[in-house]
Amino acid sequence: MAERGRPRGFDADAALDRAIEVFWRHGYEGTSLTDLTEAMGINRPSMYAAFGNKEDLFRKAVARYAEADMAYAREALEQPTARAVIESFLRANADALTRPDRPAGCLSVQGGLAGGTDNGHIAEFLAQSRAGGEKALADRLAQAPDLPPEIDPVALARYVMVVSEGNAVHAAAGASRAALHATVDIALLAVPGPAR
Amino acid sequence: MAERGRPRGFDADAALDRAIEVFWRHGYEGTSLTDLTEAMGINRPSMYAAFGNKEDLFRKAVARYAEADMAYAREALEQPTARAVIESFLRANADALTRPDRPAGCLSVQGGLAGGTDNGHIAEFLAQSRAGGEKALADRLAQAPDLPPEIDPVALARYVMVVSEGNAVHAAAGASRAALHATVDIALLAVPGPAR
DNA sequence: TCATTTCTGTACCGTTCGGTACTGAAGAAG
DNA sequence: CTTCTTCAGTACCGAACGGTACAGAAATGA
Repeated sequence: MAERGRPRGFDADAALDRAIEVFWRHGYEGTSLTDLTEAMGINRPSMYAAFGNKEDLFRKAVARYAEADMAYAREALEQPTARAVIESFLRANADALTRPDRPAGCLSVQGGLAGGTDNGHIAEFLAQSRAGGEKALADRLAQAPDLPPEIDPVALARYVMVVSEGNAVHAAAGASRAALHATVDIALLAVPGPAR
Repeated sequence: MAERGRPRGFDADAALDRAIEVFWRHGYEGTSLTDLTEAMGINRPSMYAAFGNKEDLFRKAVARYAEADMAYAREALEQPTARAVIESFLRANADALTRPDRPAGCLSVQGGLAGGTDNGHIAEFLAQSRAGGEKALADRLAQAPDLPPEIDPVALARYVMVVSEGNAVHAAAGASRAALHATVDIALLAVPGPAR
């Protein structure tokens, strides 16, 4: 019943966290296996045995990133009103994009936007991941008690995600946390609810 | 005085246009010299003689892209009011991001966001290019007659660019032109000026 | 103790990468 | 026509890419 054979000499989750950072900083195509294995502290065959191949590793890194580094998004959905959901999300997003202990920006944006020659599915995978978050937000907004009936929750969710992704682009370019929050200040003026 | 020797057998500007498309579609790192020379209809040494190297070619492609494909941005700056400048820019931007005869999205965004191993200056170069546009917009807004005195033109310009870049991310992921304009509809609610 | 199972590490695979020598061909100037 | 200059094309360079075969080491079960 117990695991047989020689046990693994490294922590797979810790190694995955290192991989997240490398992918985050350099994108999928800009990251080589040497970059990865050096950062993870293991060698190539161990990585292949544990994670499959480079693309599998990337998908697992994104999954773990979505669960850990983007937990704030799920928490934002628990706010009682549409206005509070959106404000909570954009504020926490601006903070997450500029965490001093993490690469600037967002893995699911700078991981890969353009479909490389054979890596078209990478950009597509990330796009679907972002679309999933957008859909969850739209569903939540549709059920909010304070959303005026003339407001389309799908369009509003898309707008919020556009602000979030635009801020991610700015953060990747070195924008400060204060600058991102100033943008959120303005963006919130377009959101129905009590004015600031 | 006249050019001596054998004349060039291809149109350098036309070749550059082909290169723009390839870089636009696959990003800097995702584009190989083989991709480029095949699309440009020339062979490698001709490309190197005419443009320098891959990075030089990319910089020239971006410069030409900024001049031709983003001419709408300069035209928007000629609108008389801040509100008109912003609306004109965002509308034309949404159209440009979804031109059926061009790749979806924006070269200066999907060309390269993450700094690859040695290609850090590519992401930096693109970021500076975008920052230049943002500064031009801020300067224009600062001189607009209808901008309320309590509004910071730098922050407003940054907000507009965030919406533009977020829309670029969405367009690269396949969003429709109508979806982008619906986002602009909402984004404009945060812009001072006559309501829609 | 001993066979079995699994992981680690070295060394290597074929392919593709960006970049370039070098041979001819083609046009301009004299 | 000759000479000079520049371009076109083939063929190649070393390096880095993603991925793997294989041998040795470390743990388990009997």
